[in-house]
Amino acid sequence: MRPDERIRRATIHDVARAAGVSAATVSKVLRGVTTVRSDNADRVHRAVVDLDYRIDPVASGLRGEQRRIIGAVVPDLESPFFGKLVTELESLAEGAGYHMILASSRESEERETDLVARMNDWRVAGCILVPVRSERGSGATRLNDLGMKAVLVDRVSADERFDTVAADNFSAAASVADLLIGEGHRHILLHGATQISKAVRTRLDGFEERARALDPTVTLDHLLSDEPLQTQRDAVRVYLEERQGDHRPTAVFSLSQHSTLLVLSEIRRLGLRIPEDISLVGFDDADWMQTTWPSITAVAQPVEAIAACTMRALLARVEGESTGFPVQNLEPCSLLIRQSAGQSNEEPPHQSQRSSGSP
Amino acid sequence: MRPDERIRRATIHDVARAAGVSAATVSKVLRGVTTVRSDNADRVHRAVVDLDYRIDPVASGLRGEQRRIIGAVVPDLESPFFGKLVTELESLAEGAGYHMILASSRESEERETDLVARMNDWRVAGCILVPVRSERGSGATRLNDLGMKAVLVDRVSADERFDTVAADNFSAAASVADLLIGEGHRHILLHGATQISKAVRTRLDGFEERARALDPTVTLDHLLSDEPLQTQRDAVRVYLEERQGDHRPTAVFSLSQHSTLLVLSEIRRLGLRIPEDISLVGFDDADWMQTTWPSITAVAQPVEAIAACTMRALLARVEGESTGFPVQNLEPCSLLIRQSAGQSNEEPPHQSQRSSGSP
DNA sequence: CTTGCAGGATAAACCGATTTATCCTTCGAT
DNA sequence: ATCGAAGGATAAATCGGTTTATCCTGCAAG
Repeated sequence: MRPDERIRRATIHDVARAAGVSAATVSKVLRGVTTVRSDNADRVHRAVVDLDYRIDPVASGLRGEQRRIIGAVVPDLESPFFGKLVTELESLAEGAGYHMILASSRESEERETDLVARMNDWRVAGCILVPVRSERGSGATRLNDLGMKAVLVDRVSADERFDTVAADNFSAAASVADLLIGEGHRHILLHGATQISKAVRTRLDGFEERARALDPTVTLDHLLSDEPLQTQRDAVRVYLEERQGDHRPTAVFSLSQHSTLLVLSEIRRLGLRIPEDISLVGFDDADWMQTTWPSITAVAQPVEAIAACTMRALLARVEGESTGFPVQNLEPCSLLIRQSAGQSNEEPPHQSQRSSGSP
Repeated sequence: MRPDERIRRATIHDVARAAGVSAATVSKVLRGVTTVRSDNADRVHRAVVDLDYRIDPVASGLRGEQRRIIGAVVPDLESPFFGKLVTELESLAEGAGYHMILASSRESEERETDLVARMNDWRVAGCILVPVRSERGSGATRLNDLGMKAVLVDRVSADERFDTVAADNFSAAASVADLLIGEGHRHILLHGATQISKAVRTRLDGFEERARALDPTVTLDHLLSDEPLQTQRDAVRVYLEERQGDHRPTAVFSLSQHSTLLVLSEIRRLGLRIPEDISLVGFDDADWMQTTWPSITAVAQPVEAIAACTMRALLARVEGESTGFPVQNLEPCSLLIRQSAGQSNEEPPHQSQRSSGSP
């Protein structure tokens, strides 16, 4: 605003002059190298305060091979899951003395690859990638080609190049199968919307394997698609409309949060009662699921654990402690039983929302 | 992985050598300076491709006063609103040839101030700040003290130091008043949870002013608090329980998304019917509001417009085109009328969820 | 035939840190 | 008294670009 606001930032040399030492000494003091006489260190600290000196992270990283930056690429920033994940990651990275650069691939694999290259331009010490599709995508390939240190997260299974971290989708889905089969359901719809990612496939497999193990005669229908929202919506409606009475599944397992929302809205549009006419279990929990009526039984993912594990793995690689084969980390999920399936352990159904008169 | 993977990155000098020109010339070509003979430019371009050369953004920005980076600080990354906002902003920044550095203040004003200082360390060309509280917070002050170029977004009103961009909370809230008063409600609860930010206050004012203008006798109760979630929850319950029959408000206007969820869950816990016993309008729309039953009437914020306006304003300042007084930008919201209040224009209520028998 | 100037190219300085190679003390051991 | 080693400090090189000041080469004007 003011014309004379060309604020002259203090440099390390200004500090050196003020403290009566060399720039090299200042640098040492600031990075905690111990071979400095304590009286010199004190003078430096005083000068830093006097001049309001702050290290320029850009210049600081220029010389070394890698910079104290961690890159993170996620498929989107609009879902609470990734939002929470990156918030945690940012916090952990800072705690370890790293800056974090964040970018959204917006569910585009092309953009993902580009962003990985861009992270390499920044000479990040390491990179966290949540692939759009799976560990076999071009983002991970690029990561490998560029010789970057990285951890693959969430939409992945084991990989021979990088450590991976994910929710234990397989077991969690299996426990959903336990629940539904245990409740007597023998015809179940599995629904997956949006990206048919590795995670979604794993959930599918986990459910199917357990369900068939428990009862080989169970009928499992699939409705998976990458199509636009409206197309998927229509597909669900047609599916449900075509199957009346005994031909209709008695339960739905939706494999993602988007999917849960979509299925729920179609069930309602058709006037089916939950859970009397049809039960619903969703993978991935959200605040609203506990508040909507009936509340939705869902699998909650261990976001904090995933974040913590990811950062631990990455730092171990970056700081060179860990050099062995890549490891696959699976974090256990928890199944939150509510009203839409299973015996709810929350308060009893709200009478008035349900029926204003009496039968 | 491989021992010899010390990937020798090509520098601008390598390119210069390969093209048989000087580094200065390469730099010119790459930044589109026109005083270069076209045959030289061609050779440079070819060398760039051959060597897979990429500009190091860090070294590149070192000399100049400001770097091609835009900083953004938001209160959280877990809410879809900010998620969408930063996604848009990132996209726009890239389009203009800037990198974007993103950070979450996690609703802490102290952290916000710290992050602003950190953005300054990076010598960002400009900074976008969504303050935790308002334009009077310490983040904005720090921004000003450091002489940074910035735009304040969302939880702000007019400011004499920076351009501001926000949803037109005042008018939108007024239109909610139009709706509720028009529907005959004369006793309304205004509920605000989480951060009582500038935005929330403005919504409150907008509603009250219009409501009282339409009917001076209207009764408006307030329940605003920064308290922990459970305390707020109890407050709502006690409030509703204490007021039976005629003493109970016939409508609630919740001033934020969190607030809507909280109020909704308490209304349900008490077994009140929506909208028969009590109407509900929320500020800030979410996917689930259109799917839950009954669907929730809500004010939708113009995220894209806000993002576009923000980036336009910031770039104008950064690129020195705009030097006048700070301007306040207000983007209009839209009111989505659903089942929880007003005459829904969506499909009729679902019979079966409502009542399984007949009266 | 000189002078002047414009168009282009470039060597060298610069940005602000880190790191290296060197140098100076001081102190203990021989 | 001499030498070596250790402890500290620093000048200078370095990182990879951008910018500046200089320089060269023609060509048109005087």
